[in-house]
Amino acid sequence: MQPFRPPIGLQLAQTARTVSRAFDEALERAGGTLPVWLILLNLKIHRPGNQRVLADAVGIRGATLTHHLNAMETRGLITRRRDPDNRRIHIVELTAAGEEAFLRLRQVAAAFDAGLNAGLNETEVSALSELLGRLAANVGGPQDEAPPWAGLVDGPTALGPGGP
Amino acid sequence: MQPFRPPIGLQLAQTARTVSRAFDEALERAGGTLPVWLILLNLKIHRPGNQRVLADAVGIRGATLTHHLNAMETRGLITRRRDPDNRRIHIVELTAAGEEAFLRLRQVAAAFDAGLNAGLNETEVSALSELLGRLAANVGGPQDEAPPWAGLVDGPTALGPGGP
DNA sequence: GTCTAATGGTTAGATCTCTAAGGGTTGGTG
DNA sequence: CACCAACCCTTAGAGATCTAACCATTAGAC
Repeated sequence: MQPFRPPIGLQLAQTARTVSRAFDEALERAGGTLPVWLILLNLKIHRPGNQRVLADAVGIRGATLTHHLNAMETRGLITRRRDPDNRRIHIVELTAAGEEAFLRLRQVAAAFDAGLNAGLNETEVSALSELLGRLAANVGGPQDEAPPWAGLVDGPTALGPGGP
Repeated sequence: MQPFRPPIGLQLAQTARTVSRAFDEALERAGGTLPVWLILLNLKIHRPGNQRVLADAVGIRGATLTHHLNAMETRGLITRRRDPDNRRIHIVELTAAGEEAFLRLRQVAAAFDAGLNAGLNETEVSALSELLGRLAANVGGPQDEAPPWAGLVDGPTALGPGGP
């Protein structure tokens, strides 16, 4: 008998949910969430010019970003101030507490990523990455847009467990 | 320069979101959503014994399933009645309208899956599926639990565009 | 028969996300 | 200068999902 395979899209969604939930749990144990981590990461390595860019990088809408930034400002992780040169723009900056949170969550993220990749060699991860890219392209995904990790290219050590 | 690859978990989440959104859009054009489609699919092919099993199959919590079933009952897609043999259980059944919706959404799902797999050959899809399975296993995913499509093994034609 | 624990489902309240609309700022055009 | 379109962000309201607490029913223990 030929083994019947489920639609790859369903398996993709299910796997992503499982992995995301596990990651979120790990982050919560360190006092964070996935969006907060991505915001901290992008602020640290990418210095996005405005909130629109930041929202795109995190993969959420502008309104949702405002929501998270409000919470993070209340928690003292970031500050917001108007750009004197262009008062439409709110410059978002990490506080000392924000830097600490970034370091803490970075460690969690690195450990999680190591566990996630366990048993997979370089070739396999590379193939998986390439195939995922083709799926996204097939549904008209944002080929030219910068993904959340685009800034990582400029500072790969930002994710390394033994960073600066 | 060595090409820096982002954490595979982030790319997985991003790809899944892109694909899921595209799928949801396609379903909405046919008057459905992803949870509603999965509920219809499982009711049709799997005949889950109770709502707990159905919720697991769809990948949501029991409370969320209640929410969707309420809406689907209001729309006339399903009926709920107590099992006379075990009055704790609510038997969920498709109405005629529910059957129609199933057929309509099945067509959309099949077309979407074909587009998603465009340009990928059998070997590649198989490899992708296997790698996704390993990622899920690495984060303690439900290895022994039945995935949403488990019932498809019993009736592969249920997804075929030219089904019975 | 009654008590207790386990099971199946629903309800309540909170959180996260989205779209749509609104307020403030800037730059171009007459 | 006055106006208007474009841009950036926030607010308001709705929808989906989750956890925790809650009824109803069943099964087992005594």
